[in-house]
Amino acid sequence: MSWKNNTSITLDRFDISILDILMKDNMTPQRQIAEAVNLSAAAVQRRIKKMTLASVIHSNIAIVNPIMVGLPITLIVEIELVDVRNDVIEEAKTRLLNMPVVQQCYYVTGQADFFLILHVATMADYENFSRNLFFTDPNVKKIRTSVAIDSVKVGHTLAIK
Amino acid sequence: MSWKNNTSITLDRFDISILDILMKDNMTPQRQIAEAVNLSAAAVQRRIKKMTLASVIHSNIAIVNPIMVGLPITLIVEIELVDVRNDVIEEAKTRLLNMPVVQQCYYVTGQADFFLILHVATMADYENFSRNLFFTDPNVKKIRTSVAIDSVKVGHTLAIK
DNA sequence: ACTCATATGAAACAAAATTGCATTATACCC
DNA sequence: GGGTATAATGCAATTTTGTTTCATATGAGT
Repeated sequence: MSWKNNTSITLDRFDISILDILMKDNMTPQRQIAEAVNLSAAAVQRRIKKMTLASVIHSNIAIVNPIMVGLPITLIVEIELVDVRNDVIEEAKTRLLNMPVVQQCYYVTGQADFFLILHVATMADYENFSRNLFFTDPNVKKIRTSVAIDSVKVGHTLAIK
Repeated sequence: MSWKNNTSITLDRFDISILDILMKDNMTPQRQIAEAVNLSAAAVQRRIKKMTLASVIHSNIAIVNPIMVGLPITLIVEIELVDVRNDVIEEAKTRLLNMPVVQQCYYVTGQADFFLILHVATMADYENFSRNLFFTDPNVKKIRTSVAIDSVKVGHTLAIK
């Protein structure tokens, strides 16, 4: 992912109202959105198109319940590296990015270098992952794992403005 | 959120293929999905409906680029509590859940008790948040903050099966 | 006042989702 | 095997939704 600001665009209150709706449910008919924000359906549609082109709207997706698809375990993993030279970091990023169990990956300041959020079927799967991490990368100094007992909130509704 | 397993449902290869597509782009026309998985559009539509009712599909949403809406700072926050009695935890969950800056919140095992992911406009906003946290809750022992330099991956595509 | 650029609503149009219906496949029971 | 119930399917009609067209309105700059 790696959020980028490609385009310049200013959002007015209409745009924000539209986004507020779409961030909760993008299957809402444009006519219904139009009614909610006091615009015509055509205007709503143009604004959505514009925001999509400007990559304000990054994508439109279905959120799947991990428990219902056999991935009941959520893990938060902190990774500390030995060497933090730029090229080494970039290499690590690429590798983590391409691991399917890695749902989210943040490169951060602070004690740790990376934060990961994983979804796995079993603890054995996690063991495979972490073992693989250590084996393939001698640069991994330390990893610290937390098991999520409760995913209290997994939101995608940004509080705009 | 707090993922739940309400219903029992078994997913076959068709369902998983459909999910794989919808997790990437839920605006994909059913006809196109149908073609990709070798079913009729009607069949695809019924399967999607079924999975939605069974809450395999939790929701359908637009993913908004936080940078483009003035929330360029991503933070990872670990919270450690003094008292971890059940009712205290539940209270903390409720409060965190209702904070708009809190995008994700996990109650975890390990050193920390909670992991949060926040999106804020400025560091001042974060200061407000953390100050508010300490003031309103004497049960917060310690918080540790990491600033995301790069959101390497913010995925929602689960690796099913 | 004129022009350019931009945004709008209403309506026509195109495309998509949804439903009804007949058919097929599978499992289970006598 | 014959019968029956259940569930899933494709096709086609229908309905809903998204998209485009067009005429009009607004505002900034000249």
